Formats: sequence, C-alpha cells, structure tokens
Amino acid sequence: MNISEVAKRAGIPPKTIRYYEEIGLVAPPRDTNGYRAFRDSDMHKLAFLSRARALGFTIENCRTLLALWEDQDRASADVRALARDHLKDIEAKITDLEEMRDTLSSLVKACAGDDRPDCPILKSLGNAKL
Amino acid sequence: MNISEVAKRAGIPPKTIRYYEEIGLVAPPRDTNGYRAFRDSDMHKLAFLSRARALGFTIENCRTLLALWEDQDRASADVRALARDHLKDIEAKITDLEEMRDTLSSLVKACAGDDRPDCPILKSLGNAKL
DNA sequence: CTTGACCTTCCAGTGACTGGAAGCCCTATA
DNA sequence: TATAGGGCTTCCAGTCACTGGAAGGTCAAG
Repeated sequence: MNISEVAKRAGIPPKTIRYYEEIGLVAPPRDTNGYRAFRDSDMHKLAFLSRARALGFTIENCRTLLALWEDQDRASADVRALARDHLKDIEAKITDLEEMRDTLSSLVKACAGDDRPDCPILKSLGNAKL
Repeated sequence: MNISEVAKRAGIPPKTIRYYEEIGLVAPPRDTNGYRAFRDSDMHKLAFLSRARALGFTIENCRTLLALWEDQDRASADVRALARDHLKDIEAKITDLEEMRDTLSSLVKACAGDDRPDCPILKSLGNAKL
C-alpha cells in the first residue's frame, strides 16, 4: 500500500505519516523504487495512533501505548494509569478553559459593541481588578 | 524599574518580557549600562498583556487589543468582535475536550487495571468501532 | 577585592506537525 | 515515443509562545 492510500484509510496526512516514521513510530519497508510499502500491520499501527491522538494523548504517550498494545504480557494497570493521568490533564484544561469562557463571556455581554470607545473588556484588561 | 521587578509585578518571567520586546509588544528605553529601564507605561502594558494572555488571547490578538486600548477613538465593536471570536474558539475547544474526557473516562472505568493484559482501552484504540 | 546576584545577547530546543522546493517514478494518452 | 499529470522521495524552514543555557558585562555588599 502506498502512502496516500494509507493516509486516506487511517485519516492521517501523508506528511504526518512520514513524520511518524522519522520519529520511529512506524517502520514500513521500502519498494525497490524507494516508495514506502505499508503492510497491514503498519496500517493498523497508524490507525491506532490516529485514535490515540484523537483522544489527546501526546506522541510520547502514544509510543508507550503502542508498546503496551504489542506487548502480550502487559498489565492493564499500566495502560489504565496512563489513561487516568491523561484524563486528569484534560479535566484540568477544561477547568481552565471554562474559567476563561466565563470571564470572557461576561465581559462580552457587558460591552455595548458600538462605535463608541467605552469598553468594559479593555477596562478590565487594563485594571488589576478582574 | 529593572526587568525582574517588572516581572514580579506583572507576573511574567523576565525571559518572556525580553521576548515581548523582541516581537515589538513593548519598547522600554535603556539605561547607560544597557539595562532595560521600564517606565510605568511599559509596566501597565505588560500587566495588560499578562491578563489578556491569561484569557487565552493569542499574541497577535494581544497586539491588536493593545493597539485598541491605546487608541482613544476605537470602536468598542472592534474589541467585542475580537473577544467574541476568541470566546467561540474557547467554546469549541471545551467541546472537543469534553468529548475526549467522556470517551476516556468510560474507557478508564471499563478497565480492570490489574496485572492481567486484557484491556478495553487498548482494545478500543485497536478497533475502529469506538 | 571578591562574591554573588543581577543584567545582557545569542543560539538552540520544545511539540507536532505543515509548507514548499527540487527532483525521481509511474501511467496514460496523443 | 514523447509528454503531461500525478504521486512519490528528501530536505529545509516555519509555526506558536516561549524556555533553557552559555558566555560575559554590571552592581552592591562585605
């Protein structure tokens, strides 16, 4: 399978797949013409990566997850720990963003948004008392 | 005022302040010894930047906001439009993260997390049917 | 006069790609 | 058989917003 076909199936741009090879996440063999010849196993790895990335795992965590996936003797506790840590990160990010959203949305509501210069948003950014 | 004093007051690391100067967000004059001599106005700009960044505005948006802040003839509509766009971005991000959180949390709950290899998390990442 | 805490500049690295240039390879059609 | 197009390759550079570190000048205290 050539790269664009794999890209389509895994939902990852060819550029990204080449990048994944560069950092050692996949290692497809080459045809005599130098083209990457993806096997089914490469394809599956890339699909795995695509889904792990979609869940927000970092590349390094994806690397670990892939290794655990391939390790028949893994302990599910290791996988779970990784996922739980990541879940915490996500929850923290959500909390941060919600605070931003709340502040920002109340400022936007308070702003007339007309052609006059008076603006609570700028006022708030200019004064310490948020 | 020297850089570390400003850093403390504005809540921005000295390195970041130097970076902000490099990209033209502030332009403190220099003492004869080459040290940056921050004026009150520089200090206020940096405090403004600190708060705008805390609300998640990009550097380029901060630049625009700063310009609007300094422009006595601005229209509050411009500020509000910027803020509303940013608010939308934040809300979209929250939605994405919430979806990740929900998927991940259900996977974590389904995983025994013991020393056996059987793991719904890896199973889910390995199969298309999420 | 030395110590240590400042300050300066410059260079490089982060994460995870992404864009673009230059050039080979393959297939189909005129 | 020439050529046009697409796809493939590599390599270099840029993104965003810093951050770390090295090498060296400056300042105040003891």
